[in-house]
Amino acid sequence: MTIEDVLKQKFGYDSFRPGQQETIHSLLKGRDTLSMMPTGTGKSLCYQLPAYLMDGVTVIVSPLLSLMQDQVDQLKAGGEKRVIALNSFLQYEEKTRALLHLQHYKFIFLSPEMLQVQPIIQAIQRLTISLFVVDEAHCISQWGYDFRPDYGLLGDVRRKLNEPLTLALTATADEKVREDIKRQLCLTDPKELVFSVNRPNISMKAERMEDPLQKQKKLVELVRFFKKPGIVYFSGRKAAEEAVMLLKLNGVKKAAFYHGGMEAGDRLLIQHQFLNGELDVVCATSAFGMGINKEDVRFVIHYHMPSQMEAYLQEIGRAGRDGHPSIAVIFYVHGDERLHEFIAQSELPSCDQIKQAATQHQSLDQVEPPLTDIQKRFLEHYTKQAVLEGKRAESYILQVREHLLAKKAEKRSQMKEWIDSDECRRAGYMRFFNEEPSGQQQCCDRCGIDLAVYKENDQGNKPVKNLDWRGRLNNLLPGL
DNA sequence: CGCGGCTGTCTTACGACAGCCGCGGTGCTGTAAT
Repeated sequence: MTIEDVLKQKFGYDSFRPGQQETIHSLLKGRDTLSMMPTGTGKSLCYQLPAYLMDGVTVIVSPLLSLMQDQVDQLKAGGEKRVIALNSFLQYEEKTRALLHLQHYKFIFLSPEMLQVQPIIQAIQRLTISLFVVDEAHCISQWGYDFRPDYGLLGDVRRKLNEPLTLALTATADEKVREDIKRQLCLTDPKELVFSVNRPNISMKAERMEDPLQKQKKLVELVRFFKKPGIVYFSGRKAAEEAVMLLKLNGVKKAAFYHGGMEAGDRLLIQHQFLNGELDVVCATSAFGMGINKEDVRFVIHYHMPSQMEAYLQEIGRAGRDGHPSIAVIFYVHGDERLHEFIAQSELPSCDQIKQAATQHQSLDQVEPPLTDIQKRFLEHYTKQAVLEGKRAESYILQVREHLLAKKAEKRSQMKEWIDSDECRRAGYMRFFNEEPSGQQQCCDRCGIDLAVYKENDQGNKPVKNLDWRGRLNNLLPGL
């Protein structure tokens, strides 16, 4: 079977989208590949199609349970039964049974954490792996050093699996991050396919404000003005919740918040309502993002500055996947970056905590003030690392801490420089990704844009076709 | 660390402000006890 046959038969397409063919060809030649393709251009086809032309199992490392679930559902909907997500959703018995019959699956999805569980990695080691995929590979660089250290161990996992053919997929990674991905995965001489990060249909605007009150007013004004649906990003959970109140008080009824502190069920509900067009606006933290594949998001507003350019681009990249004109607006007041500075510091153990942990020779539980889960894991991870490299744990960990904080500080200042800069916004971010800027219409506030293009055009006289879930629930149980 | 919001005080009015307190993101897994 040729590639085109599989494309037609298994996926029902006649032609490839940009980047897919190149990625697949590279893999079929047996070459490790790092592919950076814009969001929403069908990254999953890049591993699903070659999987059908190869004999063994395809193992996919995915950062989120919900993302795995979506991919599994999608494959099953396409008629593929030999697919499983090995994660904590499985009951003990299901897991045991799955591990016994692993060789019968074609696609196995799991988290980097799962690959550190002995029985799991041992079962995977017994398989013939034709392709090892790291989806959302920028997580290696973004999370692998502190938040989710198991992302930093994927190179080791590859070695344990006898260095299978590997595909790393991402939508946003600058040159340093791409280097980091290749190094951490121990890819020698991979093919690197980098497609433009430019999204010409998204115009950009940054607004400097005097005080937070001005932000609130502007938020209400813009959300009411813009064509919907849209997403508003905040750096804190509470701010996101309060903004929903504010918007509702000001006539934006179909608004909801979303953040990591919510029950999984509530999160899923909001996500589905948004995807089904039952919500006009979601006010969210950075938790809202991966796996949100909605075509017609018309605007993305940043109420606070994100912590780095890559995060910003990923977040605005959720607008305009359908190619229609969309807009990204970022608010900035002096001092917005301080929150990220604080968060970065408090995520890691303090110097004093590191010293205590090194000198106590006892349980990490006795450190004062008590360590968070993430801090504890950080200490455990780098203590092991220090031993491996034959270095003294305390000074090694202190060094790592300084290095990571400096790296994050630089990312923050890049973000701030971009906001403060007088030049074309697009030119600014494309240079960040080593691309040549290209002039275009409706580019950014520096080049001049007509906001009316993004205006809600109907006058709010939309017939109510579908009641949202609250409406339906209210019909069933009035007065709830 | 620094901001926003609340409280209490001084004042002698339909308020002003000092000072204090609380708050601040991203997710996996496993295990124990019901």
